[in-house]
Amino acid sequence: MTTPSTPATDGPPQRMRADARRNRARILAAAEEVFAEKGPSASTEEVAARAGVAIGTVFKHFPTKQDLLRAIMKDLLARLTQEVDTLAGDGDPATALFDFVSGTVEQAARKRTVVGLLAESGAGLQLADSVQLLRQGVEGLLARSQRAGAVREDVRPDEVLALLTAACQGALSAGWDRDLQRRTLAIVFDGLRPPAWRTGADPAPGPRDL
Amino acid sequence: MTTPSTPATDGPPQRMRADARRNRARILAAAEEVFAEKGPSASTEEVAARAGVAIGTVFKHFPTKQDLLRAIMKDLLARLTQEVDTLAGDGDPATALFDFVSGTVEQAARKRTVVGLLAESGAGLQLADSVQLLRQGVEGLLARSQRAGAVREDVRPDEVLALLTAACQGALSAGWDRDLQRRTLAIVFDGLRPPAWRTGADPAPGPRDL
Amino acid sequence: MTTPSTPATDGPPQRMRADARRNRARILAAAEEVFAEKGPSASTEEVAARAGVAIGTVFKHFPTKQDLLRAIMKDLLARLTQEVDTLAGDGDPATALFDFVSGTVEQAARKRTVVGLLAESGAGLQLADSVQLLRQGVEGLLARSQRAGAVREDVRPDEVLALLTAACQGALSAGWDRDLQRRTLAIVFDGLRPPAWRTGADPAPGPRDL
Amino acid sequence: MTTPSTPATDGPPQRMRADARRNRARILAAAEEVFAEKGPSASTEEVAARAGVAIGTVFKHFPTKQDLLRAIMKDLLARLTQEVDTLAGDGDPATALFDFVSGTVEQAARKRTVVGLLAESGAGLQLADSVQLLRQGVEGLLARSQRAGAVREDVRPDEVLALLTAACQGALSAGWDRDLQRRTLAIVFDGLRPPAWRTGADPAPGPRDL
DNA sequence: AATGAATGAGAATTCATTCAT
DNA sequence: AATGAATGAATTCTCATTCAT
Repeated sequence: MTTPSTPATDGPPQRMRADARRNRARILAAAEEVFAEKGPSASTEEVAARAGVAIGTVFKHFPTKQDLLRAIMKDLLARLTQEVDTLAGDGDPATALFDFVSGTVEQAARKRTVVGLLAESGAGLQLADSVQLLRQGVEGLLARSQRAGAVREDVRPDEVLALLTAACQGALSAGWDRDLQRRTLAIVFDGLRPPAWRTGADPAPGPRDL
Repeated sequence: MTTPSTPATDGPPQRMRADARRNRARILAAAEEVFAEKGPSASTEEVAARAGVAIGTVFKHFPTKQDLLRAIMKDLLARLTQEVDTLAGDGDPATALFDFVSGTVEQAARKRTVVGLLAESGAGLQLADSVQLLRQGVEGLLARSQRAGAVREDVRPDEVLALLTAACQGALSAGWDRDLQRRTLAIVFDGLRPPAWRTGADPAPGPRDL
Repeated sequence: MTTPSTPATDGPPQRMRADARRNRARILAAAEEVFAEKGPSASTEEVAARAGVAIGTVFKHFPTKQDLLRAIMKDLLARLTQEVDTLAGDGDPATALFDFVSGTVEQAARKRTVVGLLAESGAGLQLADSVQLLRQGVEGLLARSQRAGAVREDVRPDEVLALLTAACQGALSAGWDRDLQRRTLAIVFDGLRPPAWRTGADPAPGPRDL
Repeated sequence: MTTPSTPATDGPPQRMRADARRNRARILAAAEEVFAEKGPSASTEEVAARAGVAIGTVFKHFPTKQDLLRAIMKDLLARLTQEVDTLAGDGDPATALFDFVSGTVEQAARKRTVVGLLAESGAGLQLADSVQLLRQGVEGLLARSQRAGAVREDVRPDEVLALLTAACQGALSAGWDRDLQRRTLAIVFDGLRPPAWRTGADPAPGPRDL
């Protein structure tokens, strides 16, 4: 009741033999690849094969398939969070925000990343904590962008995250080539800008674009 | 992209006994419900049960599960196409366009519609024809909106469809309540408008909004 | 609320195609054999093989292994109940009672019957109804034996059933040959008799014995 | 019956480091608990956990699960043997005999002792030696009881052991509460007594009872 | 000796699909 | 045409056992 965040069953055990840690990492990497390619209904066997371990090893590290999916998503969210934080460091905040969104969508499309999970097993995945961290990063970036006048005052973090996930999932659909991606995001970004900053022109990369 | 038209296994046979036609419809309806509720990994057995027919009947009408999924999507796309065409008839074209998008997203969220299929069974679904019809409807609506000056000249149909599917898939994610939906779409719509029409204000429903 | 006994999930469906009924019976027979030979931890695969059906067929009829085990036990109990009822018809009730116990133990030993289940999965098997029927049969036989003066007045049905199951399970242990069985039961039967009827002698088959 | 003595894999090694001996004991204790609670199909991992050692340690001491089961049974039999021998020392031999049986059954019920093993892993357990020791103890007690006239002359040790194991296994079945236990054993004990000693009355605890 | 990670052969169960009725 | 029983490959998960640390 007094320790608010981290659930008991979460994350990798802290003390772990070197070989175990190595295998855990290999399994996670393999799983990300496999699920990225074939969606979350890909078989655990294939993950094991790709990781070069026996099936039992996968289940030792992640007792159920759900656990494995959750772990991947946590990893992904953590990586995104770190990217936000990094981008937040340098230069123009709005550029950072838009770059972050573009980059994430780009990556989602290229690696057919696991974002698609959210659709399928989403609800059951209990990722509140990790999402919260990402949200905080986005919140910061958004606030600074708004202070700089580059994003409309009335935009809320919720909306940015919603646009982000929507775009990521959309990017998995057939027909989203890089160009369509860029043009679609340009529209979204323009919707985020205050009237004064609007391009109104063909969304060719300008100082505030992409 | 270049393969022109109707594959062999497509569409319902033209000559069909009345009861067979009735069954086909019931199966499609049941399948839409079931897959909407449980995702595309729901079992064909459950579809049969919900439709009140035997499993064999389902496979008689749709020789593989993929065929069933494809048929549902074709149905859905046809319904959307019809809605676009209807909306195109009356009044302000931009209102019609935005209403169409809002309505579709709304419905996707409410019925957890099968749009999520695209993620799972992805490319395998060969829906080019049906999508093409929908695209034409959207194209018409978009062109008229642009002629009326309510949508930026440089927006292309691709982008509208991309935004539409992205928003639909996003709407399936956890946490998209109706309000978030409305606010997110308001941003997107603002991005579609030419500078002169922009709200720049809190996306409360105005003449140009939602 | 008004139909007291039979639970919903119980027993075979009433209407069944002939081939299905045939398979159901073959599966039950095979299962009884297999579990008798190897105990309840024998694999469902082996049951399927012995029955000459595919594994899926077994699970179609009995959705879980537990269901299969329960069905066997119900069958067995029903058979015993019928035997009690039959024996109750003819002649001397005490002879009938003792014969029933002897016969059941004998059969348990010979077929290594599934009685052993009670030990392992016992608790979870929900057989109250079937056991109740058997108990009623035994009750009747016991009451008549007592009225005839051949069994002590103070013996209760519970005790007879307890002695029955104990003997059946004991009969599965190593070393219970037919002779030991007979001698052990003779002691038990003597304990059931009123002093006047006691043999006190070597339990060779006499008029009241075995 | 004719194979005389100790197999190779039997019993604890004579020379053992103190900690090893301690571990061996803890494993045995844990295993008895675990198998008592969950039956012999409980996992070796759980035994290790309960004992507070690593799984490898369990297999170091008991190369196969069978070995572990056998060791537990040997322990149990040894304890019973010792109890017989102790009881044999004091007072009335028949009381001692009946007390021994009652106590053993009671304990079997309470601790769900491992006796049930016999059903599962059955014959494979090679315990002849240990059983032999127990049998000798029972033989002695029985002989003295018979000499004292409190047990029928024609009863043989086999029968007493058979009744003992049957009652123990029966006591594991659902529904054997302490009262039923007492009443059932009272019947058995009465069957063991010579006619002169019989109670014939309700098996309330009397001088010759329980 | 002890540890605990890895192994991999099963086990139960599901489900798309086929086919006899 | 419809039925629904049967099929059997695939999947998730378990666990006794081995072996590197």
